[in-house]
Amino acid sequence: MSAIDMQQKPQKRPDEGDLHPCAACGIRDMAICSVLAPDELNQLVAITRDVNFSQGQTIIDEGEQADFLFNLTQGAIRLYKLMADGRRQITGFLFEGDFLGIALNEQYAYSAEAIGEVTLCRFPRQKFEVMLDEFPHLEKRLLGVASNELAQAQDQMLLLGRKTAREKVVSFLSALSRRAVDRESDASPVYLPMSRADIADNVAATTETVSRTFTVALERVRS
Amino acid sequence: MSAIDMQQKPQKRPDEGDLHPCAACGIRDMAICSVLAPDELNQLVAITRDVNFSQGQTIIDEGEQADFLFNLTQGAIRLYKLMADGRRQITGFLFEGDFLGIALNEQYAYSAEAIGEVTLCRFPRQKFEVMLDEFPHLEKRLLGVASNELAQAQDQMLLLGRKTAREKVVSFLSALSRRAVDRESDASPVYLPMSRADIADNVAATTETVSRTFTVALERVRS
DNA sequence: CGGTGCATTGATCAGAATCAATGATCGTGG
DNA sequence: CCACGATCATTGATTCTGATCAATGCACCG
Repeated sequence: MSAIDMQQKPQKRPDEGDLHPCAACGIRDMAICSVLAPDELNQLVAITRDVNFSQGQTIIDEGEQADFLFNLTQGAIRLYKLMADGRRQITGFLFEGDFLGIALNEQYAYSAEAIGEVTLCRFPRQKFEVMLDEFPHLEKRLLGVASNELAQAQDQMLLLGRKTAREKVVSFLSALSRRAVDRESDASPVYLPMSRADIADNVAATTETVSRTFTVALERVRS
Repeated sequence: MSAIDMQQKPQKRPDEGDLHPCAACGIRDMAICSVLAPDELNQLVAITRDVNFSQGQTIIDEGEQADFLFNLTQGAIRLYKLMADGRRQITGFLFEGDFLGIALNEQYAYSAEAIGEVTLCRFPRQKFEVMLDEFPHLEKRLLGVASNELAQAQDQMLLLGRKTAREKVVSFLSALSRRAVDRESDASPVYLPMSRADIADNVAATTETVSRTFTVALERVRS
């Protein structure tokens, strides 16, 4: 399977102050955890394991049994689907605080790879679902997340289906910028952790087209 | 599955049909209502109104206040997004039993129009959300629906971004066929309630391309 | 009938893909 | 420290798929 880093701090009784594993978490208030009361959070922590992946490693694989769900705490991830002949569509990118695995079907609907170094909280799906039954507000939050993703997916369909190469790149950049604002990191310049090939496979173009579009845009900025 | 299934096989019972508005409903066991116990269903019915739309009428409008959610009981609907210059992307089609309005944000994320005559159950959103809080299993069901739609959206992105015109049409037809099987109507020949223009705007092509692709396919079938 | 809306077929064009080469950046080991 | 190779980005030349433009066919309907 995957080369998961085993090293992690033993998860102490969370109610013992600063030893709480979530205490230092920078994304607590944007992640799904934010809706949990302290004791509920402890229950979640009890089924959580921290896992790490390095550059290019596969986190989940389309079609595999969906045994785990994740919360991305550090780094960035690309989600994608592959065709038999290698054509790839990147359906989205995840950043710190994002939830991975919202599609609660039996199998994963897409694959996910680490862009650079990545850290996630990993939850066993079975146990997580039990928690959903216990905490309806967590379920509600998840429904909200799904709802947002659905809206994003609609936008992406419009982009893929009806926008020109130029418009695609513009939309891609401004979406990234908006997300940066949301997570209160710098919105300008926009940081692009992913390669041109990743961008191309996200907006359905080639690396050449993406590169050329950037160049033209820069020329315009200069004049 | 709930206890409802046992008593609900026969679809039409004229004598007891007059008593309960859902008794004659052909889609009860595939719609979200299927998870509700009889008394819960009555509560839902209490906030439900039946509404009708005819050919081409707008059911919801992108950007408008999302005051209502729907269950499609008869007919077919196209969901779409428009760009300022008229370019259109049809993000999906809904058929009998499908839920409309899963994106529970303040505004509708897309527009919806009737293809032919359409009947829906309409729920006021506020009241529906109260019911979600009362009946977690309904919420769970909705999360399942959202999950499925998300997976479908991923597939559509792959289609729009990386498939050839031919592959798009093939995927479109087989998806329709699969859905027909699911709803136990005829899967062959596939019934196409929507126009060529609708198909084109769904798979991101032109009517000409769709038409030509059909023609070529038919020629191949003959030989 | 003639008119209207949709579907099909044909001819040409353009935007982005593909093919090909060069440039830039970075890590590694001599 | 520099040379080398690997990887990724940029730029250029050519091709090709599907869009656009245009005309005709077909069914339905007052």
